[in-house]
Amino acid sequence: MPTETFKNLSDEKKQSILNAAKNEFSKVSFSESSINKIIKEAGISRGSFYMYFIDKEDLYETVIENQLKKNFKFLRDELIKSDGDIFKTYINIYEKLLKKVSKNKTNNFNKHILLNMNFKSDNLFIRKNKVQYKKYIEEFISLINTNNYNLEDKEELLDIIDMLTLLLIHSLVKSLNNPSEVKIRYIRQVSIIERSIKER
Amino acid sequence: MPTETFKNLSDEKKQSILNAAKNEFSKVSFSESSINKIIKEAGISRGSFYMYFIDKEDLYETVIENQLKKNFKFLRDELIKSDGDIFKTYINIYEKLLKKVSKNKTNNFNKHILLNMNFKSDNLFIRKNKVQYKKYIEEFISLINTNNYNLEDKEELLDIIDMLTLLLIHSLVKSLNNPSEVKIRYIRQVSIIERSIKER
DNA sequence: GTTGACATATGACAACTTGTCATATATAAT
DNA sequence: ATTATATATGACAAGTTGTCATATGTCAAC
Repeated sequence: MPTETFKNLSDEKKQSILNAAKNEFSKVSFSESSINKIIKEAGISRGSFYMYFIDKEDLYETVIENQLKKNFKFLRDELIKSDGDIFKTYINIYEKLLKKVSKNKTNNFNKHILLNMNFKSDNLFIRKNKVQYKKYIEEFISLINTNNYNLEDKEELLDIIDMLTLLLIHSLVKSLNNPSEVKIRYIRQVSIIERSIKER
Repeated sequence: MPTETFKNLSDEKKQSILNAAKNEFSKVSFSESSINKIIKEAGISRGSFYMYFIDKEDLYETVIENQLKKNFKFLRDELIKSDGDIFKTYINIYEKLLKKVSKNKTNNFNKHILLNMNFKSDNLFIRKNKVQYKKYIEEFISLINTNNYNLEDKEELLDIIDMLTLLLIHSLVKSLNNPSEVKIRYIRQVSIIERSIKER
């Protein structure tokens, strides 16, 4: 988490630093990224950097969190478009994200966060923003149309969202090597989950 | 992939290098690990290292692959013990691996590979050892008792194994922060999958 | 408006890191 | 014995990170 000093910075300066970071993380993997490059682009000194962040990982997490917030909104909007059909939503999201990620730009931020994403960082946002995450998930759940499903309780819905999200990320990463085969498998896996709460 | 030069090395020397690497990767994360420390412990020169491996990642992948092979065998043995019950197997495996991983040793290799594991490396072994992987999976599938299930085809079984494995890793990592809650969720998620092929 | 107290900024620095390459040595082949 | 090829070496350049003494702001109180 960034320091108070960073939070007290002018919005302009904060953005300048986060933009420089985002730009660097879009070009190379986390381990290849360089604080030097970022502070040079942001126009701050080395000492200042360590005034704001504990280390490179701290900055990376901050940048990622911003993106995850956007993704939450994207997911919610898709759910609304699909009239609350959670399974249709996850299929659509996959297609749309795959297009974004597959673009062969040098600056593919989405692709890099996907490839850098590990099972630890996957839960980062949830762990660090528990209150905010609960708000998001509550809203998301309320938008799901559960009429056609036999759900035991709310927890079961949470389990399913958890699984679908995991499958989504997993399949997107695999798709970068193996586009066609993965898609078929993903769709089938989503339907396996759907079936378990539909036919009862 | 290691070079031919590495493969031609005496088993003793190969093991000495791999052991040194495993030791380093057990203590610190991948990005914190140091080739210097490894070559010092293994007693080889810097130049030799680059004779054997492209870079640190290449070595890391080699070490991981060895571990994954062991995990395959562990999984198969558990399946046999559970009389071919795939869902019971994955629950048991979770409990056993969690114990291993939770041990607060400084040298917890399993814990570190789990935390370093990302969605990319997750598929590493499969991508690089396709032939061998297929052999493993064929044997594994043949040991599963499918009597009580309505399976459309073999592909569906592969989908389910894929999902169970993903859930297992995901839950293990989460368990390192949040042991009790995650276990309940994992068990429920496994049973959601089971239900979809049981009740038809 | 001067003083003092505190927050913030700076870049030189030590102590690392990696990958390369000219050189040395070992091994095999003629 | 000579040549050719494979393997080993460590010094090196060019980079990395985190720290710290020092400098520069900021702002309240006298």
